[in-house]
Amino acid sequence: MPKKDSEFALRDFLPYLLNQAAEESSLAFQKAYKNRYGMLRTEWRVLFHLGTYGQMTATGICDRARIHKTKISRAVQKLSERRFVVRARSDEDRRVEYLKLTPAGEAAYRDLRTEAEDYDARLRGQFTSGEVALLRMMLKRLAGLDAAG
Amino acid sequence: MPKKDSEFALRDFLPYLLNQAAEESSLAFQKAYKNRYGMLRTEWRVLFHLGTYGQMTATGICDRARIHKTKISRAVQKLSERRFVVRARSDEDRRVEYLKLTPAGEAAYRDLRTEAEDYDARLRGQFTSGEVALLRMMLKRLAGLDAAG
DNA sequence: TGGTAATGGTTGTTTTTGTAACTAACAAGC
DNA sequence: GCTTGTTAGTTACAAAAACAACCATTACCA
Repeated sequence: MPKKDSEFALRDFLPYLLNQAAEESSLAFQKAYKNRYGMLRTEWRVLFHLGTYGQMTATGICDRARIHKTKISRAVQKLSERRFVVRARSDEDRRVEYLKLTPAGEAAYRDLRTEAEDYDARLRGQFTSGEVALLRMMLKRLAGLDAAG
Repeated sequence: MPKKDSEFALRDFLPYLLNQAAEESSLAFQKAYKNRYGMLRTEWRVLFHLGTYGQMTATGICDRARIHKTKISRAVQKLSERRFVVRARSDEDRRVEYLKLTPAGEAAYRDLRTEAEDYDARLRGQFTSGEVALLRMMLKRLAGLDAAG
């Protein structure tokens, strides 16, 4: 029986698989920041960037996280309203605004970071550590996060 | 020097990495269906499901692709307006509607499928075939596509 | 056989995102 | 100093997604 011309391994198509896996894991982890803090994905990301890297500017987060600046702007606004983040204008350059976590923001970050670590460990538990290392390497390369980022 | 308490490997966090990789590859492939056919992501997915699996119902696509039914409904509407898809009510159960590609839809599918295959090959080219096989296996498991799906 | 639940699919309303245009501050050249 | 260009960040409007409520039809079952 000849192979049908229209046969195509959609389920092996990498962008498709990557999306399915990303969505599944995002959705599962979303429960943590959504239910506990009513955060959106971008807000969570900004919180984590400030938590792990310390004080940063919006543009800095933009570059590192590859999120558009309007999304960052709105996320910072929300986080600032909730008193998780404080903004401070630079004196040298009055356009730039330094962002950092408040104690409340730090607390939320630590709480969610624990959650993240547990969840990540659960995901990794399905594979050997060699497999995980390879997966990370491949994902970074696919994301274009090899050198810069 | 003691490790800082707030250090956390955000860049190794799997949901984060998966999202970065997925977004990068989706964005790159999006050019194909967006520029050439003005399609949205859901429309592309519906088109590909009908192209690779043949006639299906909306619920069938829902289950397989894990897309919410309202998104499917609107995508089918668009594809139907553009004469890429035809709908046919079932006689046994007048609630269900069979969907299939028109010749124009088939043509678009074949065109985009070629594009997809090329792009996938380009992505895979960065790795050995063993690595790719492992990556697929891991992504499927992470997506929960092991048994069912 | 008539009432309740479940299924397939659509529509309406609210959130969230994407895109572009905008202000404010700085920088460079002339 | 005055134009031109660039950068940091915000705002306004259009597109898309999420969520809930909604028909129509079929299934279940007392």
